[in-house]
Amino acid sequence: MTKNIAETGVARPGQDAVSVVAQGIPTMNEIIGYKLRRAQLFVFQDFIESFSKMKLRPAEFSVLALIARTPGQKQTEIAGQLGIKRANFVALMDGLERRGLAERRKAVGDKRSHSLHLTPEGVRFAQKMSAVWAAHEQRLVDRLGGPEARDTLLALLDRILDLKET
Amino acid sequence: MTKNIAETGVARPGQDAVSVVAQGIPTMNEIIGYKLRRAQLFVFQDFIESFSKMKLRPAEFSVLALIARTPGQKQTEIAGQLGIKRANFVALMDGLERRGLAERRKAVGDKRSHSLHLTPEGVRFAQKMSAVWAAHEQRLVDRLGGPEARDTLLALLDRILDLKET
DNA sequence: TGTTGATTGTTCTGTAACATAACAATCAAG
DNA sequence: CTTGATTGTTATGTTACAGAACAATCAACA
Repeated sequence: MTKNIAETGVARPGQDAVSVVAQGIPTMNEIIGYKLRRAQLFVFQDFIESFSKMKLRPAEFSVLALIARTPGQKQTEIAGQLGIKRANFVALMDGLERRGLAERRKAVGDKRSHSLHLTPEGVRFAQKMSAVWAAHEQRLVDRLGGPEARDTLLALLDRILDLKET
Repeated sequence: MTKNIAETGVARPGQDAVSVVAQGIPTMNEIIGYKLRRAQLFVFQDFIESFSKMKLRPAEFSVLALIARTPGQKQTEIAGQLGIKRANFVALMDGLERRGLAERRKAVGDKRSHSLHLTPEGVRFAQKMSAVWAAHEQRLVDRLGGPEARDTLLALLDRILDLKET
C-alpha cells in the first residue's frame, strides 16, 4: 500500500495537501462563531466608514437611538439594554454631552440617578444619523439578496440569543 | 386635538412611551449589525467557557486548526487567512510554541520565512480540541433548531462576506 | 427616628484585541 | 551587484471591556 499525499502530508506544503491529523478538525467555513465574527467585522467596517464623516461609533449610535425612542431613562437602564457596563458608559455619555447631542437631567424622584435626553441639536443629529444608517442597512440587504433574507437572518440570530439562560 | 403620550413623550418616562423624535429611528431589533454583534458575543462566550479548561482562545483555536489541516504554511499565509496582522501573529505563535503545541521550522527555499507545524503533542491536543468544539457547535445547532437552520445561517453570512470588493 | 443594606454614578485600574511604523535579514530581478 | 520588495520581529498606541472601590442617595425596618 502506497502512502498518498494526504497521508504523508509533506508534499506541496501549504498548497492543497491535507494532513492526516486533520481527521475531525473543522474547516473555518464550518465554524459558526468564526463566520459570525467575520461577518460582524465586515458589517461594522461598513458602518464605521458610513459614519466616519459624522464621527459616530456604533456604541454611540445605539445610545442616541435608544434615548431618541424613549427619553428619560436612567443611565443604568440604557447601559443595561445595550450590555454596556455602567462604569464604561460614563465616558461614552460624557462625549455625547460634550458634543451637545444629549444631556443628563436630575431625575425627579431620585437624586442619585440621571435621566437622559436628546438636545434639540441631538434630535436633528439623530434624524441625519437614521438616514445614513438606512443607506448602510440597505447595502447589507442588497448583499443578502432582499428583505426576506434579512428577516431570515435576524430570526436565526434571535434563536441564538433568545432564552439566554434556562 | 389632544396630544397623546407618544406626542408629548413625557408621561411614564422609560416605560413604553415613545417620543415623537423616534420618527425613522430604528429599533435595536431591526439593526443587522447590532444583532450580529450580540450573537457573536454570545457564541464567543460559550466558546471561551467551553475552552476555559484547555486555556485556549478563539484565535489560538483557529491557528491550530489551520496548521493541522495544511501544515507547512508560512506565518504570513496563516495570519492572512485569519485576518490577523503578521505583527500580532508573532506573540500568538510564541504562545503556542511555548506550550509545545506548534513549532516554527526554517522553510527550505526561503531563509526569511518559517513554516508552521504541529508537534506530536499538538496533534493530540488538536484532537481533544475538536471534540470540545463539536460539543460547542452542537449546542449552537440545537439553539438554531437543527442542521438546516445552521446551513441557512452560514449561507446568509457568506452572502455578506462574499464578493468583498465586487 | 435612626440605622443598615442596596443602588447610582463615578473614578481608577488592568487586560486583551487590534493597528501602524520601523527595522534587519533575505529574496528576486534587472 | 544594486535596488526594491517581502518576512518576521519589536515597539508603540488606541480602543473595548471587565472589576474594585467610593460617596451620595435611597429603601426598609427596628
